[in-house]
Amino acid sequence: MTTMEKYRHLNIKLTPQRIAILGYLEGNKSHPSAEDIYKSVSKEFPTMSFATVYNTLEALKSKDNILELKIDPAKKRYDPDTTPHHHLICKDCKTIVDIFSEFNLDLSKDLTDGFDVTGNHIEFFGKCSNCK
Amino acid sequence: MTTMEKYRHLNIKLTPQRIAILGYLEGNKSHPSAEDIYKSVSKEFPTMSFATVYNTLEALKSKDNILELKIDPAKKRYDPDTTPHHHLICKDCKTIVDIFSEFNLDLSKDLTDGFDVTGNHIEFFGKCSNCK
DNA sequence: ACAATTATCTGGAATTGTTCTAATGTGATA
DNA sequence: TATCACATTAGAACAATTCCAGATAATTGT
Repeated sequence: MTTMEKYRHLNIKLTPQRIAILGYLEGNKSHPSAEDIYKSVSKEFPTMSFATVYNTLEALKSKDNILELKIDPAKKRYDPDTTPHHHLICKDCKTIVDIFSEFNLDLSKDLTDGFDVTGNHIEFFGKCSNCK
Repeated sequence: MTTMEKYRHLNIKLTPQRIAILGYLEGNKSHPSAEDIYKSVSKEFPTMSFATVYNTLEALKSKDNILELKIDPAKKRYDPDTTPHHHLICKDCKTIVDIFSEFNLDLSKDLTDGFDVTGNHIEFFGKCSNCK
């Protein structure tokens, strides 16, 4: 399958820069920040700008192809794995582990203040084996 | 009970500025940002600086008297309610509702990668009645 | 294949939230 | 009430993100 075929369903204009970003994200489990992506893709495209990284991330987000995570208060992090899962974070070293368990999180109607609840995300926190 | 008595257990030096911030936070369910606090307390203390707001928030956080929330990717928000609870957020207007239900979120040991799991926070998301 | 169209890329400036700094001021203690 | 450790202040510095306007390049229709 060509690169173009692989990403055509995204319906975004495929530039070499975007393909490099998509390549970096594919299967990436490190929950990278924009800077992580910029640093890596810059090696191949020395003229890469942050604007392009953010533009591409925004495009992918709007196509539901990546998740923007709020687990790091200092900066946004991105996750190319859009299947429902949760995160476990070390309070000390900030290591992030994916948690793919499912939980029963039904909320009784009278607690939701008229909201239509469409999803959830659990952040577990604790100490990793290195920091204990 | 005097103001001093009320906050003595915090073991922090009680200045008028800090007392004003504590007063603003007391019972506050709006999950305010540093700027929200600054704007409000500035009315009473026109020379208030952001450094004081952040200093005080940091002091309160280290005494486990407030929670720093990550529910807003743009800025930190603070919650003076430190009893365990979760949040429900409207994807459109970002309205935040507190959820005080408890859930069974036990993780089997073999999923936690050697972590000591000490807590969790659930973010529910959806659409509020105004935005539906 | 090519020109036209339309969106993207780029470098840098601007903006926003947060932290730092160094001088001054003040709450708590003895 | 004097002392001193700590808090306050204004503004500078910093870091993440967004904006801008001109140059460039991917797609579309021919």
